[in-house]
Amino acid sequence: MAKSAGVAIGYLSDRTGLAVSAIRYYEAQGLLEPWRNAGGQRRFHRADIRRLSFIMIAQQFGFSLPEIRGFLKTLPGGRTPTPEDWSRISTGFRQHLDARIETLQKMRDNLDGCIGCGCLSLPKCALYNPKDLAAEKGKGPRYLMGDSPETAAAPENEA
Amino acid sequence: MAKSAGVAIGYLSDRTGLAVSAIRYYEAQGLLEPWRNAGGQRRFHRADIRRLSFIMIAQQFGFSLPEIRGFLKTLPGGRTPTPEDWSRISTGFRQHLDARIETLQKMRDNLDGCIGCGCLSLPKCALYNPKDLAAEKGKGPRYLMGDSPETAAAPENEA
DNA sequence: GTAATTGCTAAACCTAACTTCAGCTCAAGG
DNA sequence: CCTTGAGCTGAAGTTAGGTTTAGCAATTAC
Repeated sequence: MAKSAGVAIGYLSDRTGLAVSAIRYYEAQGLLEPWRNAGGQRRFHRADIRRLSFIMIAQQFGFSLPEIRGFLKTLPGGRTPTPEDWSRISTGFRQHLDARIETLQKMRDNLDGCIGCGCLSLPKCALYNPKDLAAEKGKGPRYLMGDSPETAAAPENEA
Repeated sequence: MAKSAGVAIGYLSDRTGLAVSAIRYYEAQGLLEPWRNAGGQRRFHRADIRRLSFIMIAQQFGFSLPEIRGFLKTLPGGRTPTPEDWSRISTGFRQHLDARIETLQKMRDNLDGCIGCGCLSLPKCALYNPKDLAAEKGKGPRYLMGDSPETAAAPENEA
């Protein structure tokens, strides 16, 4: 069972709708591990279509590429997700999703209490309580309230 | 009622928790319009604390700075939001929030149908239908499925 | 056998929302 | 008057998730 010919990157691109550059980028991020043919071109398993599909779907659920790499690493032998793997992982997705929905609902409740108020007083307003709100991850001021450069992992020390 | 002395940027920073650099950045983005004192330093209205609070809260709701600039421009005379302004605008926030919650709930329903399936077939899987899902705006591949550079507003034409 | 396609790499560019830096000037306190 | 702290500007750096470009090499199609 020698590694069969494998498929080229353009084929995966056609099958998934992803740009060739994106697939190469995912490889650079450790999400895929193609081998090379004699001429140095990447060759992929057909099953990597499923792997890429998994990546795309996980992205829709708000996971970052490092997180997705984490999921893929939990698969024995670095295999592509099987339906059983999917069942296990998607249960985790569901929890993630539930948490986000709950956060937004809490936000909505707070907002309802504040529509008639309009005090916009940061020390008092329930709308301005990042611990609950969690904002949109990855955006906004990085050191916003209680997440100062001091408190966060030492700036120059760990690079 | 000559413009009173006004407050310095560091004062706003202390009162809002925002970095001085962030406040300057907001000015550059047209969200604030301080004047200058004789020495060329920025002077702000005290009410700009409310304005900045508004900005911070709107960010929590997922609005971009250009969008927030839009909200602030709807205020007569470029004034800082009053409780009445807030009531009007926050009603819009609420709709935005409702829509996001609905999207996520739809996603959860789809996921429930897919946990036992695991086909991960992009052409068939309900989990992979960006029209419904709307992903997380601003992230992910820009030209992902049905949003190609061709189809999207002409790239170089409208800047 | 040759042309057209596809693939390769490294580096630069992109957006959003900021931060950091260098090199000054201004303002306030004693 | 002198020092210290706060403010100033413009440019470059940061992160995530890619795209674009340039200049070549390999593959495929005819």
